[in-house]
Amino acid sequence: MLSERRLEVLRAIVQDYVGTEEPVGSKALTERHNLGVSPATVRNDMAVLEEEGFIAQPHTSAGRIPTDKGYRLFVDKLAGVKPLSSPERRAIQNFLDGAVDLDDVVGRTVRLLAQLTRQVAIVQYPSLTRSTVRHVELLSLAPARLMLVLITDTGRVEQRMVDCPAPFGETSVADLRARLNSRVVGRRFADVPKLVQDLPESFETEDRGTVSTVLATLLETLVEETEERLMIGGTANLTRFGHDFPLTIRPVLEALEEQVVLLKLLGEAKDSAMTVRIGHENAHEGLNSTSVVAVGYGSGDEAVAKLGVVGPTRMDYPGTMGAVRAVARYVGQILAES
Amino acid sequence: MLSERRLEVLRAIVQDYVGTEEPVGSKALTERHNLGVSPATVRNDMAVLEEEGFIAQPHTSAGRIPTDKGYRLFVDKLAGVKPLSSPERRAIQNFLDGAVDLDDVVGRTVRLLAQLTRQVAIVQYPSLTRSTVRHVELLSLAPARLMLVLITDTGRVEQRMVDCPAPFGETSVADLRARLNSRVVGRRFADVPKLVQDLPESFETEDRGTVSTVLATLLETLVEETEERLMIGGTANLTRFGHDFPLTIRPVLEALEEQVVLLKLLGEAKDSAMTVRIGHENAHEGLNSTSVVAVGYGSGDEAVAKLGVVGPTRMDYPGTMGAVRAVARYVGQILAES
DNA sequence: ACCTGGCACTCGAACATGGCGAGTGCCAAT
DNA sequence: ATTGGCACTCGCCATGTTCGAGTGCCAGGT
Repeated sequence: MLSERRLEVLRAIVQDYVGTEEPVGSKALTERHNLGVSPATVRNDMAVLEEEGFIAQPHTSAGRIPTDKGYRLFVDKLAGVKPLSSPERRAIQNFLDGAVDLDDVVGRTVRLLAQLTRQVAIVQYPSLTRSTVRHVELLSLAPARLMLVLITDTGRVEQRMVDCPAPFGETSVADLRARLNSRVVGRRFADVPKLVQDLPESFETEDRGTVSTVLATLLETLVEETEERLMIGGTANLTRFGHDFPLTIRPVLEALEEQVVLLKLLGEAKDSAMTVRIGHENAHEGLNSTSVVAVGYGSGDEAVAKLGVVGPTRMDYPGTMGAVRAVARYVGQILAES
Repeated sequence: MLSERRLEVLRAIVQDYVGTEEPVGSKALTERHNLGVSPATVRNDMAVLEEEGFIAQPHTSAGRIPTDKGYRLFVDKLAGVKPLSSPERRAIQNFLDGAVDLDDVVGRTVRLLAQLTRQVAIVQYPSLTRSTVRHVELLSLAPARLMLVLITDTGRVEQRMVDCPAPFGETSVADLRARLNSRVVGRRFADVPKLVQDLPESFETEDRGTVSTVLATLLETLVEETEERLMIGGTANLTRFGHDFPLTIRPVLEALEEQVVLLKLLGEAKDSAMTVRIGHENAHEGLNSTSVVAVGYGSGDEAVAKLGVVGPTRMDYPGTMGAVRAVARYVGQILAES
């Protein structure tokens, strides 16, 4: 096992490298951190750390830089989550409080995260699966044509056209609307299917076809809308990545345009716990030189969606994690209020 | 005035430079295009063109590159719009035909444009100002709390909460809903205000306050939603910009994140005609080394929104303009069908 | 009046050279 | 186990040199 001091050396290397973006040597290390030992000792420790795969040299006789494995150890064992300063917290709250609707909340959140972390921010729209129904509306546009509108507790609105197999009178529409609402308002999307299952039976035979069609559309909406949307921002921060630009930045921009990739990226994170994926731990190879910090957020105690940032593996993990966690909390509060 | 041949030389310079991305000299020019004159003559012509400000040398004794003014002349006088090949046209149609809803149409369009032009694509959502109302719905959520839902002919749905000054019965809700719809369905948003102006008067005194509030919210929605949304894509294509990366790409990425800037950019274009803004012609200085090609598109004969691309001033103007125009047409068709 | 070939000149790109300094690994001493 | 010393490695940078594309100008030809 690695001695206490060796870990301390690794921590120092990570911190210095994150700060300077340059390989760090033994001498510079002893000067900047008072480790209480000489450069030579540090050199020996470095040799061991390198042998174990935690650090590497970009080329012979240069300083060392942490490997993915090194960052992993740093994040798991050596670093905490740095809480934000209270002015920062206040700024977050003020900024998010100004939001007028869901789109605005998500938009502000993404800008906020990008600004705080100076990295690329990704915010997933609150998922419908765990949301609850605020209202279901049914409108008759034509004798055999209805519009179904679904409103969630997170303020999202979905609408679908329904072509009925048979004309469906206004009173029937009102009837169905009332019964639907009485059953599903306040319930979770996941529970809706079994709540409306027996609804067609309570209608006249001639209307059952239409009722079934409406229900089918409703359920379909639930499923389809589980394919989630997201918003990204702060891509300009990618320009701070490195000096070997085009090669690094291109695949990242490409990956960011593939919403599917990003959703998978966020999805991999376990539930609401904060997840850090470092370098090659990311499945998508365009993101092999980036790290992803993600966490769930939600209006209640449970997470309804995820948010996070994508940045270079050489990032300030404690600070980033702090910002991500803080933003997630405040967004949760905002959603709970509305 | 510039002689025919000098214009021909300019055209050749633009074409070569766009192709090779390298300053083009007199010798190379005569080799690649059969201008029928010697390099020396071309040199003289170049000297004139430079004096007039159409071309410039990056440094002494290097080839010439077109200036913004040179591109402007090229676009105005020397280049046409290159029609797409028929396989390309078919591909566009097939790709767009698969769209399921408005978001999908816009999403597909942006990807398509980015792919065709290999540049950054921007597509504005169909504007509400010129849209017509498909349906207005009013729901009673609580005795003094209504929800207003607005559905446009382009498939967009907007919803607002309305807190009433006084309780408002179900029958009144139904009444207002019916009257509202009979007046505004099928009408343009711009015409709505005067169509509903006198509506409160026809209600009982006790309900007038609520009716006015509802109408105010409706009008407010119209105004607010005139602040339009847009979608961008193909940012990865920015990496093909130049070799002097970070400096060029950064301000562009920043500008692209400012939706306001982009909307203004598109908005400047006159109506549905195709507009090309080259380099410094763009007001925003982050975009001083880019050109913007934009055109209006719409479901009918009138433009409801704009779409376009942002790329380096050194771009294939005829090809880009062709792609932009073609995509706009097909999107218009798709919207008209739905 | 215009075009052309020739010529001297300029200047950036590419490559080579060499000194500098940071950093390393190893070793003998404590 | 830690330390100071020392020889060595290697990338970086500044300098120097060559090479070639491109230019401007001029004198001669049509």
